[in-house]
Amino acid sequence: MKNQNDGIRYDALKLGNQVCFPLYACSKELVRQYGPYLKELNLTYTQYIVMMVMWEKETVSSRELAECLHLDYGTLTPVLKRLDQAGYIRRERSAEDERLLTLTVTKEGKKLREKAVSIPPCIAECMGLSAEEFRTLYVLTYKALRNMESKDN
Amino acid sequence: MKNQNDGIRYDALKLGNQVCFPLYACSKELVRQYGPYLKELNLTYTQYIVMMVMWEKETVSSRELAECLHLDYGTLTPVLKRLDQAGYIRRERSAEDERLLTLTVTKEGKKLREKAVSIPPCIAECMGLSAEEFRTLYVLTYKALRNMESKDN
DNA sequence: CAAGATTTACTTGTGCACAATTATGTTAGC
DNA sequence: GCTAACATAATTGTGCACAAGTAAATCTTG
Repeated sequence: MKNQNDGIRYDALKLGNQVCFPLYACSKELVRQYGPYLKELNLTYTQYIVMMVMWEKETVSSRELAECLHLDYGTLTPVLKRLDQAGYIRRERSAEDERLLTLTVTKEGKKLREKAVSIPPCIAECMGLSAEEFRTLYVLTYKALRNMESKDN
Repeated sequence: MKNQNDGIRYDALKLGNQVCFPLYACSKELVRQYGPYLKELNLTYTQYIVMMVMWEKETVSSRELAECLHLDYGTLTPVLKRLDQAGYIRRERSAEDERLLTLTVTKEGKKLREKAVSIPPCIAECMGLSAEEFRTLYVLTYKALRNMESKDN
């Protein structure tokens, strides 16, 4: 009797019943799959998503970047320094407000975009989901993300 | 003209069109949401998923654990040492095969399970998805995970 | 305008996460 | 039985990721 009740009581704690775990494992595996492709661009996954924003916006404030990537400065500062060092972006203080750090993609940085265009289809292929499934995954992850962020005020 | 074509050409590289990014961000945010709850058990998320396996199996080999958590020894070794140090698990070499590391949950470790049962509903609530959506997310992430793992040999 | 609050960014410390290398025990083939 | 292959685990090195604390510039408010 005790065992039966315990089984039910603890069911939600089984790894196989968790939604969080496959999400976490899938995310890690995904980043790992990027590895070989990004290695050719000398980028890590985090550096890659920074560059994605830079390609799109050309110029962006550090704060804006942190917000749209959901990263804090503790993570971002060293990443940006490495990208600067590599010559892909330029970091400079804003003249009007000395606190603000403005980031600009360099010519070298733009070149990477040309090489990067081939990556998304490869990743999509290796995930092996249908267009419909990709869309569903997109919608659900963003929904959960939004919900969680609204929680921590 | 060039700009128009470029727009289309680079569309897949926009952050907003990526499936990988919300998955990655959602996973991180999820782990962050666990923080306050796990802090009361003196566990990190990684330590928590190790304990979930330990609670379920009582005894497990290090290799088996690595496999089902999709973690390598570089990650696992220090995590297991900390859990051992904290008194939640015991690490011992197998007598028959000195290479094998056998892990056993301690009485202290089992106590944590009682406290942990309250966590899954809190996390589910803060993700704010319906039962149907949870199931879909579960299925899709496992499917992608399986597909990706079949790729790397 | 001066003091305190706020914003922006950096720093420090801890703990993953993984690739690559090393170490050691076990097994297989000759 | 001995050596080469293999399996298991630990180590090393690099780079996130985030909390907490610090610093400096700007803004607010009396």
